[in-house]
Amino acid sequence: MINLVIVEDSIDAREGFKYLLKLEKDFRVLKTCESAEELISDKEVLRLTNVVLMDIELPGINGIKATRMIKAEYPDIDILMLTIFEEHDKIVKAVQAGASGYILKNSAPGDLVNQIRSLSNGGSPISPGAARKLLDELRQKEQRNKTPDDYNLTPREIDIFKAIVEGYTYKEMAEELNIASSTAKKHILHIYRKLNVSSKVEFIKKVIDENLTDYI
Amino acid sequence: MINLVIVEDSIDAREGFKYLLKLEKDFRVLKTCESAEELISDKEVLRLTNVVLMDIELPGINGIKATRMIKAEYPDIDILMLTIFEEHDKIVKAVQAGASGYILKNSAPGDLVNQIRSLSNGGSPISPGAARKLLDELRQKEQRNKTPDDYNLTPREIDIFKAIVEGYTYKEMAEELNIASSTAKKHILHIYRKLNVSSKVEFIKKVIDENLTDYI
DNA sequence: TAGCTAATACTCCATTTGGTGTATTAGGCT
DNA sequence: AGCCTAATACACCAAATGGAGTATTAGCTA
Repeated sequence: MINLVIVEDSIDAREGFKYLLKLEKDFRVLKTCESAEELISDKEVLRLTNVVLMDIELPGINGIKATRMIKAEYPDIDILMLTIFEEHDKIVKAVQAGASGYILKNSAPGDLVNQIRSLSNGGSPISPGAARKLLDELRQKEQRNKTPDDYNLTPREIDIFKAIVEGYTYKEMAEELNIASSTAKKHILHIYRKLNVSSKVEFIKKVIDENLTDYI
Repeated sequence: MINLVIVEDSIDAREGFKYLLKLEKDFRVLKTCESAEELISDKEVLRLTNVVLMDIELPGINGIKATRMIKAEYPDIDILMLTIFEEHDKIVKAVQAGASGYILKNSAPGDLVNQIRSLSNGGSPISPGAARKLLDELRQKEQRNKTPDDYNLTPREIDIFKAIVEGYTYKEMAEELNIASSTAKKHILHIYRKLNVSSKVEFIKKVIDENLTDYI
């Protein structure tokens, strides 16, 4: 038995979803709400709920914020976001808020039922359009990947590289590597030249920006 | 007309997919390959291809690596990954390699055809299980989110904060904000105290680690 | 009014940094 | 052998940094 709640401000859509879901023997619609506040204040229902169909565009507290609030206190509730459009920002924010799925309101009825069922199987139903945006987002986040090899650092320079990233002063890294601090500084300046930076701040920012820390 | 290529080492699966796709009037199967090398070396076919059905587990060059290679030279080809299992690592790596979709080999025939069609509409078909793993991955990456508000910085400290992140020296930020450099330094030291750091390197690392840059 | 905070500014001090130059040695390659 | 690079070390110099201290003013709150 899957206990569901529908949060949707449009009465037509709300009643339509309710009608559709009541046809399924193993679904139980606990409540329909026209605002997120209505659900959030009903602890009794939340305690019993397995799945929430959450409209994104809601009056008052919007669907994304409501998702965040509900997931904070009821992490086991699966929240399926409903929307007309697949907007990049909202998709990403909904996922970050804790949404378990993201589908279009105009999905075919059979699809919606299967999508809800896939939640029970630990899946995350997501429309192809929304998936495309998530794939792009994830790919974009991993795009910056260089290694110190890209900068032709010598073995010693890599030692020094690591020490700078650790936050060592010239003196400290000299002691650590048994060299003079002037030598350490020489290496650092070589590294700066290869990375085309001229200060520690620039260096650290570049290292992190290009995920050079993955090498360490 | 959608031009397809199937890369699949199992002859049964290969022929099965081919049979299924040939039933569609607007699909054309240009080639079936039992290894990725077979496709990669066929520039003629690649030039005409719109969609590749790519098995992940392949002898020789695996599907993920092949995807990376193909996408590097043919960025417009959509590659749909086929697999039996939905393993987190492979899903993430496939996406990073440039895959446009990720589906199970045992998808219902009608689903597969619709999934390929959704590629043409700019979508990314992805199985619910794979989607779950991507959502988890994306959510995990955004978990670190603090704002300077968390550190009770004063308005002026925020000005200085931004200037440090930009890489300005005390002198430069003093000129920028029309104050004395000693004043700028005072603010910096206050910021360090609130963030519990004691150098620019530590500061920058913390700022980036906690996504404090999002505020700027 | 008194107390507190924010913003400003100066002082002193020691350390660190960034830049440049000079020099030597060892190892590898042509 | 000659050349080049990597590693090492020192020197000089100026600027920048981090830390501490002192002081003043303005605004806000109890």
